[in-house]
Amino acid sequence: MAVSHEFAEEPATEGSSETLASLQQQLGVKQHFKRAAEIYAEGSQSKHWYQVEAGVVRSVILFADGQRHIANFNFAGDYFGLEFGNRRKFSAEAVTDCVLYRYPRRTIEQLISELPQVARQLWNLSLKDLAQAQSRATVLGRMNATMRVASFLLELSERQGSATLLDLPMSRTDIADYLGLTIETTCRVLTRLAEVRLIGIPDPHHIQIIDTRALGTITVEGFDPVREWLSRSAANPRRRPGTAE
Amino acid sequence: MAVSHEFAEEPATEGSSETLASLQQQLGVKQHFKRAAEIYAEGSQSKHWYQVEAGVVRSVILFADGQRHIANFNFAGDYFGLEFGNRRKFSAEAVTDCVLYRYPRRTIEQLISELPQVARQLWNLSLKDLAQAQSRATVLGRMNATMRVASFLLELSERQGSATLLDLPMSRTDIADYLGLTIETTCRVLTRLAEVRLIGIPDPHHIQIIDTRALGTITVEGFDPVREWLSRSAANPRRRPGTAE
DNA sequence: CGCAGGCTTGAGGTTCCTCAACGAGCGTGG
DNA sequence: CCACGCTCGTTGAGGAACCTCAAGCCTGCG
Repeated sequence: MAVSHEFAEEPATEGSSETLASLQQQLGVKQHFKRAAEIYAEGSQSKHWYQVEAGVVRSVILFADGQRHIANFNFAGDYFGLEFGNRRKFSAEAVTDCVLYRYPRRTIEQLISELPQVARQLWNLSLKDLAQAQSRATVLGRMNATMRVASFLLELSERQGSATLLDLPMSRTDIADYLGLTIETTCRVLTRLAEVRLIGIPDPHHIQIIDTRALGTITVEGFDPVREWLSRSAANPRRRPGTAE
Repeated sequence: MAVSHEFAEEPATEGSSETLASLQQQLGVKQHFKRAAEIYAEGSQSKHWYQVEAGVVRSVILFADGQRHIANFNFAGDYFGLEFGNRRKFSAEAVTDCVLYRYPRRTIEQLISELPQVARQLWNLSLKDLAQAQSRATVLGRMNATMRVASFLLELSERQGSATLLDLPMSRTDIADYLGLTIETTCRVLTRLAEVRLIGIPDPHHIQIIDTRALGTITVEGFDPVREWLSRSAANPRRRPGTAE
Protein backbone atom coordinates (compact mmCIF):
# COMPACT_ATOMS: atom_id res chain seq x y z
CA MET A 1 0.00 0.00 0.00
CA ALA A 2 2.90 2.30 0.55
CA VAL A 3 3.29 2.67 -3.17
CA SER A 4 2.36 6.16 -4.11
CA HIS A 5 4.99 8.60 -5.25
CA GLU A 6 7.08 6.63 -7.68
CA PHE A 7 8.15 8.64 -10.67
CA ALA A 8 6.70 11.94 -9.62
CA GLU A 9 10.03 13.72 -9.51
CA GLU A 10 10.19 15.42 -12.88
CA PRO A 11 7.40 17.70 -13.99
CA ALA A 12 7.74 16.22 -17.45
CA THR A 13 4.73 14.06 -16.85
CA GLU A 14 1.55 15.93 -16.34
CA GLY A 15 0.75 14.46 -12.99
CA SER A 16 -1.21 11.60 -14.50
CA SER A 17 0.86 8.95 -12.82
CA GLU A 18 -2.21 7.94 -10.93
CA THR A 19 -3.45 6.16 -13.99
CA LEU A 20 -0.62 3.68 -14.09
CA ALA A 21 -0.43 3.27 -10.37
CA SER A 22 -4.13 2.63 -10.08
CA LEU A 23 -3.80 -0.40 -12.29
CA GLN A 24 -1.83 -2.44 -9.87
CA GLN A 25 -4.85 -3.34 -7.78
CA GLN A 26 -6.76 -4.53 -10.77
CA LEU A 27 -4.05 -6.28 -12.76
CA GLY A 28 -1.17 -6.91 -10.43
CA VAL A 29 -0.42 -10.14 -8.63
CA LYS A 30 1.56 -9.82 -5.45
CA GLN A 31 4.54 -12.14 -5.21
CA HIS A 32 7.19 -12.81 -2.60
CA PHE A 33 10.77 -13.84 -3.25
CA LYS A 34 13.45 -14.97 -0.86
CA ARG A 35 16.93 -13.54 -0.93
CA ALA A 36 18.95 -14.83 -3.92
CA ALA A 37 15.83 -16.31 -5.56
CA GLU A 38 15.54 -16.04 -9.31
CA ILE A 39 12.56 -14.04 -10.51
CA TYR A 40 13.09 -14.87 -14.13
CA ALA A 41 15.91 -16.40 -16.15
CA GLU A 42 18.00 -15.04 -18.96
CA GLY A 43 16.63 -16.44 -22.20
CA SER A 44 13.17 -17.17 -20.84
CA GLN A 45 10.01 -15.75 -22.34
CA SER A 46 9.13 -12.26 -21.18
CA LYS A 47 5.53 -12.75 -20.27
CA HIS A 48 5.40 -10.38 -17.32
CA TRP A 49 6.69 -7.16 -15.99
CA TYR A 50 7.08 -6.13 -12.40
CA GLN A 51 7.07 -3.41 -9.86
CA VAL A 52 9.07 -3.57 -6.67
CA GLU A 53 7.01 -2.96 -3.58
CA ALA A 54 9.71 -3.82 -1.08
CA GLY A 55 13.26 -5.10 -1.29
CA VAL A 56 15.89 -4.90 -4.00
CA VAL A 57 16.19 -6.72 -7.31
CA ARG A 58 19.21 -7.05 -9.59
CA SER A 59 19.34 -7.66 -13.34
CA VAL A 60 22.17 -10.02 -14.17
CA ILE A 61 23.84 -11.29 -17.29
CA LEU A 62 26.38 -14.10 -17.34
CA PHE A 63 29.18 -14.52 -19.84
CA ALA A 64 30.50 -17.74 -21.25
CA ASP A 65 33.80 -17.22 -19.47
CA GLY A 66 32.07 -16.96 -16.11
CA GLN A 67 32.10 -13.22 -15.82
CA ARG A 68 29.01 -11.57 -14.44
CA HIS A 69 27.54 -8.16 -15.12
CA ILE A 70 24.76 -6.41 -13.27
CA ALA A 71 22.74 -4.13 -15.49
CA ASN A 72 20.66 -2.55 -12.80
CA PHE A 73 19.46 -2.52 -9.24
CA ASN A 74 15.74 -1.99 -8.78
CA PHE A 75 14.45 -0.51 -5.55
CA ALA A 76 11.01 0.02 -4.07
CA GLY A 77 8.79 1.75 -6.60
CA ASP A 78 10.89 0.81 -9.63
CA TYR A 79 9.44 -1.07 -12.55
CA PHE A 80 11.45 -3.70 -14.38
CA GLY A 81 11.09 -6.51 -16.86
CA LEU A 82 9.82 -4.40 -19.75
CA GLU A 83 11.98 -5.41 -22.68
CA PHE A 84 11.99 -5.37 -26.41
CA GLY A 85 11.53 -8.81 -27.89
CA ASN A 86 10.18 -11.98 -26.37
CA ARG A 87 13.32 -13.28 -24.71
CA ARG A 88 14.92 -12.03 -21.54
CA LYS A 89 18.37 -10.66 -22.10
CA PHE A 90 19.02 -10.58 -18.37
CA SER A 91 17.91 -12.64 -15.45
CA ALA A 92 16.35 -10.98 -12.42
CA GLU A 93 17.25 -12.02 -8.91
CA ALA A 94 16.23 -10.94 -5.44
CA VAL A 95 19.08 -9.16 -3.69
CA THR A 96 17.04 -9.18 -0.50
CA ASP A 97 13.75 -10.75 0.40
CA CYS A 98 11.29 -8.77 -1.62
CA VAL A 99 7.68 -8.21 -2.56
CA LEU A 100 6.72 -7.56 -6.17
CA TYR A 101 3.66 -6.79 -8.20
CA ARG A 102 3.55 -8.84 -11.35
CA TYR A 103 1.67 -7.73 -14.46
CA PRO A 104 0.85 -9.75 -17.56
CA ARG A 105 2.64 -8.36 -20.54
CA ARG A 106 -0.12 -8.95 -23.03
CA THR A 107 -2.40 -6.47 -21.36
CA ILE A 108 -0.05 -3.76 -22.45
CA GLU A 109 -1.51 -3.68 -25.91
CA GLN A 110 -4.92 -2.98 -24.48
CA LEU A 111 -3.62 -0.39 -22.10
CA ILE A 112 -1.92 1.48 -24.86
CA SER A 113 -4.86 1.61 -27.20
CA GLU A 114 -7.37 2.37 -24.50
CA LEU A 115 -5.38 4.64 -22.25
CA PRO A 116 -3.00 6.98 -24.06
CA GLN A 117 -1.89 8.40 -20.76
CA VAL A 118 -0.69 5.01 -19.67
CA ALA A 119 1.12 4.59 -22.94
CA ARG A 120 2.90 7.86 -22.28
CA GLN A 121 3.86 6.79 -18.80
CA LEU A 122 5.18 3.43 -19.89
CA TRP A 123 7.21 5.10 -22.58
CA ASN A 124 8.57 7.59 -20.09
CA LEU A 125 9.67 4.77 -17.85
CA SER A 126 11.66 3.30 -20.70
CA LEU A 127 13.14 6.65 -21.58
CA LYS A 128 14.32 7.05 -18.03
CA ASP A 129 15.82 3.60 -18.08
CA LEU A 130 17.49 4.53 -21.33
CA ALA A 131 19.00 7.66 -19.87
CA GLN A 132 20.26 5.69 -16.93
CA ALA A 133 21.75 2.96 -19.11
CA GLN A 134 23.52 5.55 -21.24
CA SER A 135 24.82 7.23 -18.14
CA ARG A 136 26.18 3.91 -16.93
CA ALA A 137 27.84 3.31 -20.27
CA THR A 138 29.76 6.56 -19.87
CA VAL A 139 30.66 5.65 -16.31
CA LEU A 140 31.99 2.27 -17.36
CA GLY A 141 33.68 3.64 -20.44
CA ARG A 142 35.42 6.64 -19.03
CA MET A 143 35.76 6.53 -15.27
CA ASN A 144 38.47 5.00 -13.15
CA ALA A 145 37.76 2.85 -10.14
CA THR A 146 37.52 5.67 -7.62
CA MET A 147 35.15 7.66 -9.81
CA ARG A 148 32.94 4.65 -10.38
CA VAL A 149 32.57 3.89 -6.70
CA ALA A 150 31.92 7.53 -5.89
CA SER A 151 29.23 7.77 -8.55
CA PHE A 152 27.67 4.59 -7.26
CA LEU A 153 27.47 5.94 -3.74
CA LEU A 154 25.93 9.18 -4.93
CA GLU A 155 23.43 7.32 -7.07
CA LEU A 156 22.48 5.21 -4.10
CA SER A 157 22.19 8.30 -1.96
CA GLU A 158 19.76 9.87 -4.39
CA ARG A 159 17.70 6.72 -4.52
CA GLN A 160 17.45 6.81 -0.76
CA GLY A 161 16.17 10.35 -0.57
CA SER A 162 19.58 12.03 -0.45
CA ALA A 163 20.33 10.17 2.73
CA THR A 164 23.86 10.38 4.08
CA LEU A 165 23.71 7.09 5.91
CA LEU A 166 23.37 4.63 3.07
CA ASP A 167 21.96 1.17 3.19
CA LEU A 168 23.95 -1.20 0.97
CA PRO A 169 21.79 -4.28 0.70
CA MET A 170 23.93 -5.81 -2.03
CA SER A 171 27.21 -7.62 -1.60
CA ARG A 172 30.63 -6.31 -2.58
CA THR A 173 30.59 -8.75 -5.45
CA ASP A 174 27.33 -7.23 -6.69
CA ILE A 175 28.78 -3.75 -6.51
CA ALA A 176 31.88 -4.87 -8.36
CA ASP A 177 29.86 -6.53 -11.10
CA TYR A 178 27.72 -3.43 -11.36
CA LEU A 179 30.73 -1.15 -11.72
CA GLY A 180 32.84 -3.36 -13.95
CA LEU A 181 35.50 -3.84 -11.29
CA THR A 182 36.77 -6.73 -9.22
CA ILE A 183 35.63 -7.20 -5.69
CA GLU A 184 39.15 -6.49 -4.47
CA THR A 185 39.38 -3.17 -6.22
CA THR A 186 35.95 -2.20 -4.94
CA CYS A 187 36.99 -3.03 -1.41
CA ARG A 188 40.21 -1.11 -1.70
CA VAL A 189 38.56 2.01 -3.03
CA LEU A 190 35.97 1.99 -0.26
CA THR A 191 38.74 1.60 2.29
CA ARG A 192 40.68 4.49 0.78
CA LEU A 193 37.60 6.73 0.68
CA ALA A 194 37.14 5.99 4.34
CA GLU A 195 40.80 6.67 5.07
CA VAL A 196 40.56 10.13 3.52
CA ARG A 197 37.38 10.73 5.50
CA LEU A 198 35.00 11.16 2.61
CA ILE A 199 32.92 8.29 3.90
CA GLY A 200 32.59 6.15 6.98
CA ILE A 201 31.98 2.42 7.01
CA PRO A 202 30.26 1.50 10.28
CA ASP A 203 29.68 -2.01 8.93
CA PRO A 204 30.00 -3.61 5.48
CA HIS A 205 26.39 -2.89 4.58
CA HIS A 206 26.18 0.69 5.71
CA ILE A 207 28.11 3.69 4.51
CA GLN A 208 28.09 7.14 5.99
CA ILE A 209 28.69 9.82 3.43
CA ILE A 210 30.72 12.51 5.11
CA ASP A 211 31.57 14.79 2.21
CA THR A 212 28.96 14.62 -0.54
CA ARG A 213 30.47 17.55 -2.35
CA ALA A 214 33.90 16.00 -2.56
CA LEU A 215 32.40 12.78 -3.87
CA GLY A 216 30.69 14.78 -6.58
CA THR A 217 33.95 16.46 -7.43
CA ILE A 218 35.52 13.07 -7.92
CA THR A 219 32.93 11.96 -10.45
CA VAL A 220 32.76 15.23 -12.34
CA GLU A 221 36.31 16.41 -12.50
CA GLY A 222 38.20 13.23 -12.08
CA PHE A 223 40.05 14.51 -9.07
CA ASP A 224 41.19 11.46 -7.19
CA PRO A 225 41.73 11.87 -3.46
CA VAL A 226 42.89 8.30 -3.23
CA ARG A 227 45.81 8.97 -5.46
CA GLU A 228 46.32 12.28 -3.74
CA TRP A 229 46.53 10.55 -0.44
CA LEU A 230 48.92 7.95 -1.76
CA SER A 231 51.39 10.47 -3.11
CA ARG A 232 51.14 12.52 0.04
CA SER A 233 51.86 9.64 2.28
CA ALA A 234 54.73 8.66 0.02
CA ALA A 235 56.24 12.14 0.09
CA ASN A 236 55.52 12.60 3.75
CA PRO A 237 55.43 9.27 5.51
CA ARG A 238 54.19 10.85 8.69
CA ARG A 239 51.19 8.99 10.01
CA ARG A 240 47.83 10.33 9.01
CA PRO A 241 45.59 11.63 11.73
CA GLY A 242 43.05 9.19 12.98
CA THR A 243 44.44 5.81 12.25
CA ALA A 244 45.81 3.84 15.06
CA GLU A 245 49.35 2.51 14.72
CA MET B 1 -11.67 -6.47 -28.05
CA ALA B 2 -8.34 -8.09 -27.50
CA VAL B 3 -5.61 -7.27 -29.93
CA SER B 4 -4.54 -10.56 -31.39
CA HIS B 5 -1.14 -9.34 -32.43
CA GLU B 6 0.47 -10.13 -29.08
CA PHE B 7 3.79 -8.36 -29.08
CA ALA B 8 5.87 -7.38 -32.04
CA GLU B 9 8.05 -10.35 -32.78
CA GLU B 10 11.60 -10.26 -34.04
CA PRO B 11 10.92 -8.26 -37.20
CA ALA B 12 9.90 -5.30 -35.15
CA THR B 13 10.71 -2.56 -37.55
CA GLU B 14 8.72 -3.90 -40.42
CA GLY B 15 5.02 -4.52 -40.57
CA SER B 16 3.54 -1.78 -38.49
CA SER B 17 6.25 0.75 -39.13
CA GLU B 18 4.33 2.15 -42.05
CA THR B 19 2.31 4.27 -39.74
CA LEU B 20 5.33 5.99 -38.29
CA ALA B 21 7.14 6.19 -41.59
CA SER B 22 4.19 7.74 -43.33
CA LEU B 23 4.36 10.69 -40.99
CA GLN B 24 7.63 12.00 -42.21
CA GLN B 25 6.15 13.56 -45.30
CA GLN B 26 3.51 15.35 -43.32
CA LEU B 27 5.47 16.41 -40.27
CA GLY B 28 9.12 16.11 -41.13
CA VAL B 29 11.43 18.87 -42.25
CA LYS B 30 14.38 17.82 -44.31
CA GLN B 31 17.71 19.21 -43.15
CA HIS B 32 21.28 18.98 -44.38
CA PHE B 33 24.38 19.02 -42.21
CA LYS B 34 28.02 19.20 -43.20
CA ARG B 35 30.61 16.88 -41.76
CA ALA B 36 31.44 17.76 -38.13
CA ALA B 37 28.49 20.12 -37.88
CA GLU B 38 26.58 20.20 -34.61
CA ILE B 39 22.95 19.18 -34.87
CA TYR B 40 22.12 20.05 -31.32
CA ALA B 41 24.14 20.87 -28.25
CA GLU B 42 24.40 19.18 -24.90
CA GLY B 43 22.24 21.08 -22.45
CA SER B 44 20.01 22.65 -25.08
CA GLN B 45 16.26 22.23 -25.11
CA SER B 46 15.03 19.07 -26.75
CA LYS B 47 12.41 20.48 -29.05
CA HIS B 48 12.88 18.06 -31.92
CA TRP B 49 13.66 14.52 -32.78
CA TYR B 50 15.23 13.20 -35.94
CA GLN B 51 15.52 10.41 -38.42
CA VAL B 52 18.65 9.85 -40.47
CA GLU B 53 17.98 9.63 -44.16
CA ALA B 54 21.60 9.55 -45.25
CA GLY B 55 24.96 9.84 -43.51
CA VAL B 56 26.03 9.10 -39.96
CA VAL B 57 25.44 10.96 -36.71
CA ARG B 58 27.17 10.60 -33.36
CA SER B 59 25.88 11.38 -29.88
CA VAL B 60 28.64 12.92 -27.80
CA ILE B 61 29.14 13.87 -24.19
CA LEU B 62 32.09 15.87 -22.91
CA PHE B 63 33.59 15.65 -19.45
CA ALA B 64 35.02 18.46 -17.42
CA ASP B 65 38.49 16.95 -17.70
CA GLY B 66 38.33 16.98 -21.49
CA GLN B 67 37.42 13.35 -21.96
CA ARG B 68 34.87 12.54 -24.61
CA HIS B 69 32.38 9.72 -24.81
CA ILE B 70 30.26 8.68 -27.76
CA ALA B 71 26.96 7.18 -26.71
CA ASN B 72 25.84 6.07 -30.12
CA PHE B 73 26.29 6.17 -33.85
CA ASN B 74 23.11 6.64 -35.86
CA PHE B 75 22.94 5.37 -39.42
CA ALA B 76 20.41 5.71 -42.22
CA GLY B 77 16.95 4.83 -40.96
CA ASP B 78 17.78 5.35 -37.28
CA TYR B 79 15.82 7.71 -35.12
CA PHE B 80 17.53 9.80 -32.48
CA GLY B 81 16.93 12.75 -30.20
CA LEU B 82 14.05 11.24 -28.23
CA GLU B 83 14.95 11.79 -24.61
CA PHE B 84 13.37 11.97 -21.23
CA GLY B 85 13.31 15.49 -19.87
CA ASN B 86 13.65 18.81 -21.58
CA ARG B 87 17.42 19.11 -21.73
CA ARG B 88 19.81 17.29 -24.01
CA LYS B 89 22.20 15.06 -22.14
CA PHE B 90 24.31 14.58 -25.26
CA SER B 91 25.12 16.69 -28.25
CA ALA B 92 24.58 15.33 -31.75
CA GLU B 93 27.14 15.85 -34.50
CA ALA B 94 27.40 14.87 -38.12
CA VAL B 95 30.10 12.27 -38.65
CA THR B 96 29.68 12.66 -42.39
CA ASP B 97 27.64 15.01 -44.50
CA CYS B 98 24.11 13.91 -43.79
CA VAL B 99 20.44 14.42 -44.47
CA LEU B 100 17.92 14.29 -41.64
CA TYR B 101 14.21 14.53 -41.11
CA ARG B 102 13.35 16.71 -38.19
CA TYR B 103 10.12 16.34 -36.23
CA PRO B 104 8.70 18.68 -33.63
CA ARG B 105 8.60 17.02 -30.27
CA ARG B 106 5.34 18.53 -29.17
CA THR B 107 3.38 16.67 -31.79
CA ILE B 108 4.23 13.47 -29.98
CA GLU B 109 1.54 14.00 -27.45
CA GLN B 110 -1.03 14.23 -30.18
CA LEU B 111 0.34 11.22 -32.00
CA ILE B 112 0.13 9.10 -28.92
CA SER B 113 -3.41 9.92 -28.07
CA GLU B 114 -4.67 9.74 -31.62
CA LEU B 115 -2.62 6.87 -32.98
CA PRO B 116 -1.96 4.08 -30.50
CA GLN B 117 0.06 2.23 -33.10
CA VAL B 118 2.44 5.11 -33.35
CA ALA B 119 2.72 5.23 -29.60
CA ARG B 120 3.64 1.56 -29.65
CA GLN B 121 6.25 2.11 -32.31
CA LEU B 122 7.85 5.03 -30.56
CA TRP B 123 8.00 3.06 -27.38
CA ASN B 124 9.54 0.14 -29.22
CA LEU B 125 12.23 2.39 -30.60
CA SER B 126 13.12 3.45 -27.09
CA LEU B 127 13.11 -0.13 -25.89
CA LYS B 128 15.52 -1.05 -28.62
CA ASP B 129 17.75 1.87 -27.74
CA LEU B 130 17.56 0.73 -24.15
CA ALA B 131 18.62 -2.79 -25.04
CA GLN B 132 21.49 -1.43 -27.05
CA ALA B 133 22.61 0.91 -24.29
CA GLN B 134 22.55 -1.93 -21.78
CA SER B 135 24.50 -4.07 -24.16
CA ARG B 136 27.10 -1.35 -24.47
CA ALA B 137 27.30 -1.03 -20.71
CA THR B 138 28.23 -4.70 -20.48
CA VAL B 139 30.74 -4.30 -23.28
CA LEU B 140 32.38 -1.37 -21.55
CA GLY B 141 32.18 -2.95 -18.14
CA ARG B 142 33.44 -6.41 -18.88
CA MET B 143 35.34 -6.65 -22.16
CA ASN B 144 39.00 -6.06 -22.84
CA ALA B 145 40.24 -3.98 -25.74
CA THR B 146 40.29 -6.79 -28.30
CA MET B 147 36.77 -7.90 -27.43
CA ARG B 148 35.48 -4.35 -27.64
CA VAL B 149 36.91 -3.77 -31.08
CA ALA B 150 35.67 -7.13 -32.31
CA SER B 151 32.16 -6.45 -31.04
CA PHE B 152 32.24 -3.05 -32.67
CA LEU B 153 33.17 -4.51 -36.03
CA LEU B 154 30.42 -7.11 -35.79
CA GLU B 155 27.89 -4.49 -34.78
CA LEU B 156 28.90 -2.40 -37.74
CA SER B 157 28.68 -5.42 -39.99
CA GLU B 158 25.11 -6.10 -38.90
CA ARG B 159 24.15 -2.51 -39.44
CA GLN B 160 25.48 -2.76 -42.95
CA GLY B 161 23.47 -5.81 -43.90
CA SER B 162 26.01 -8.37 -42.69
CA ALA B 163 28.51 -6.99 -45.14
CA THR B 164 32.07 -8.27 -44.89
CA LEU B 165 33.62 -5.18 -46.43
CA LEU B 166 32.83 -2.55 -43.85
CA ASP B 167 32.61 1.15 -44.31
CA LEU B 168 34.06 3.02 -41.35
CA PRO B 169 32.94 6.57 -41.81
CA MET B 170 34.07 7.62 -38.35
CA SER B 171 37.60 8.44 -37.25
CA ARG B 172 39.77 6.30 -35.01
CA THR B 173 39.23 8.84 -32.28
CA ASP B 174 35.48 8.36 -32.61
CA ILE B 175 35.82 4.61 -32.37
CA ALA B 176 38.05 4.94 -29.33
CA ASP B 177 35.61 7.28 -27.60
CA TYR B 178 32.79 4.90 -28.43
CA LEU B 179 34.62 1.90 -26.99
CA GLY B 180 36.11 3.57 -23.97
CA LEU B 181 39.68 3.15 -25.23
CA THR B 182 42.44 5.44 -26.39
CA ILE B 183 43.06 5.99 -30.05
CA GLU B 184 46.42 4.25 -29.74
CA THR B 185 44.97 1.10 -28.24
CA THR B 186 42.25 1.04 -30.89
CA CYS B 187 44.84 1.29 -33.63
CA ARG B 188 46.98 -1.40 -32.13
CA VAL B 189 44.12 -3.85 -31.79
CA LEU B 190 43.05 -3.30 -35.38
CA THR B 191 46.61 -3.85 -36.53
CA ARG B 192 46.85 -7.09 -34.53
CA LEU B 193 43.53 -8.36 -35.85
CA ALA B 194 44.87 -7.76 -39.33
CA GLU B 195 48.15 -9.49 -38.49
CA VAL B 196 46.33 -12.60 -37.39
CA ARG B 197 44.23 -12.43 -40.56
CA LEU B 198 40.86 -12.00 -38.94
CA ILE B 199 40.39 -8.75 -40.80
CA GLY B 200 41.99 -6.84 -43.63
CA ILE B 201 42.50 -3.08 -43.67
CA PRO B 202 42.65 -1.91 -47.29
CA ASP B 203 42.56 1.68 -46.09
CA PRO B 204 41.85 3.35 -42.75
CA HIS B 205 38.14 3.73 -43.49
CA HIS B 206 37.43 0.27 -44.82
CA ILE B 207 37.77 -3.06 -43.09
CA GLN B 208 37.43 -6.46 -44.67
CA ILE B 209 36.10 -9.04 -42.25
CA ILE B 210 37.82 -12.28 -43.08
CA ASP B 211 36.70 -14.52 -40.24
CA THR B 212 33.35 -13.46 -38.81
CA ARG B 213 33.07 -16.58 -36.71
CA ALA B 214 36.40 -16.02 -35.00
CA LEU B 215 35.45 -12.43 -34.26
CA GLY B 216 32.28 -13.72 -32.66
CA THR B 217 34.28 -16.16 -30.59
CA ILE B 218 36.36 -13.31 -29.29
CA THR B 219 33.37 -11.36 -28.02
CA VAL B 220 31.50 -14.33 -26.60
CA GLU B 221 34.17 -16.46 -25.02
CA GLY B 222 36.88 -13.94 -24.40
CA PHE B 223 39.41 -15.84 -26.45
CA ASP B 224 42.01 -13.33 -27.46
CA PRO B 225 43.91 -14.08 -30.66
CA VAL B 226 46.00 -11.01 -30.18
CA ARG B 227 47.43 -12.35 -27.00
CA GLU B 228 47.61 -15.79 -28.52
CA TRP B 229 49.56 -14.41 -31.40
CA LEU B 230 51.93 -12.56 -29.13
CA SER B 231 52.85 -15.60 -27.09
CA ARG B 232 53.12 -17.79 -30.14
CA SER B 233 55.33 -15.41 -32.02
CA ALA B 234 57.49 -15.16 -28.98
CA ALA B 235 57.81 -18.92 -28.71
CA ASN B 236 57.82 -19.71 -32.40
CA PRO B 237 58.04 -16.62 -34.59
CA ARG B 238 57.18 -18.34 -37.84
CA ARG B 239 53.98 -20.08 -36.93
CA ARG B 240 50.75 -18.67 -38.22
CA PRO B 241 47.67 -18.77 -36.01
CA GLY B 242 44.27 -20.00 -37.08
CA THR B 243 44.69 -23.74 -36.75
CA ALA B 244 44.55 -25.35 -33.39
CA GLU B 245 47.14 -27.93 -32.51
C1' DC C 1 57.32 22.30 -51.17
C1' DG C 2 55.72 22.81 -46.56
C1' DC C 3 52.13 22.17 -43.51
C1' DA C 4 48.20 20.11 -41.07
C1' DG C 5 45.49 16.38 -39.59
C1' DG C 6 44.71 11.69 -39.10
C1' DC C 7 46.85 7.21 -38.43
C1' DT C 8 50.44 4.12 -36.75
C1' DT C 9 54.10 2.42 -33.87
C1' DG C 10 57.35 2.27 -29.86
C1' DA C 11 58.85 2.82 -24.86
C1' DG C 12 57.78 3.43 -20.32
C1' DG C 13 54.53 4.12 -16.51
C1' DT C 14 50.10 3.58 -13.96
C1' DT C 15 46.00 1.29 -12.91
C1' DC C 16 43.70 -2.49 -12.12
C1' DC C 17 43.50 -7.54 -12.09
C1' DT C 18 45.11 -12.09 -10.39
C1' DC C 19 46.52 -14.97 -6.94
C1' DA C 20 46.87 -15.72 -2.23
C1' DA C 21 46.14 -15.41 2.58
C1' DC C 22 43.63 -14.00 6.57
C1' DG C 23 39.78 -12.62 9.66
C1' DA C 24 34.93 -11.93 11.02
C1' DG C 25 30.30 -13.59 11.25
C1' DC C 26 27.13 -17.44 11.30
C1' DG C 27 24.75 -21.67 11.13
C1' DT C 28 25.42 -26.68 12.12
C1' DG C 29 26.48 -30.53 14.68
C1' DG C 30 29.08 -32.84 18.21
C1' DC D 1 29.52 -24.74 24.84
C1' DC D 2 33.05 -25.08 21.25
C1' DA D 3 34.78 -26.89 16.85
C1' DC D 4 34.03 -26.75 12.22
C1' DG D 5 32.97 -25.34 7.68
C1' DC D 6 31.29 -21.83 4.88
C1' DT D 7 30.57 -17.28 3.00
C1' DC D 8 31.81 -12.66 2.76
C1' DG D 9 34.93 -8.94 3.28
C1' DT D 10 39.65 -7.18 3.54
C1' DT D 11 44.57 -6.71 2.59
C1' DG D 12 49.11 -7.64 0.29
C1' DA D 13 52.37 -8.81 -3.62
C1' DG D 14 53.20 -9.30 -8.26
C1' DG D 15 51.94 -9.10 -13.12
C1' DA D 16 49.18 -7.90 -17.24
C1' DA D 17 46.60 -4.61 -19.78
C1' DC D 18 46.00 -0.31 -21.05
C1' DC D 19 47.33 4.62 -21.00
C1' DT D 20 50.68 8.42 -21.66
C1' DC D 21 54.16 10.50 -24.04
C1' DA D 22 56.68 10.77 -28.11
C1' DA D 23 58.03 10.24 -32.71
C1' DG D 24 57.31 8.99 -37.49
C1' DC D 25 54.42 8.29 -41.59
C1' DC D 26 50.99 9.18 -45.10
C1' DT D 27 47.72 11.90 -47.65
C1' DG D 28 45.57 15.98 -49.10
C1' DC D 29 45.94 20.79 -49.80
C1' DG D 30 47.42 25.57 -50.17
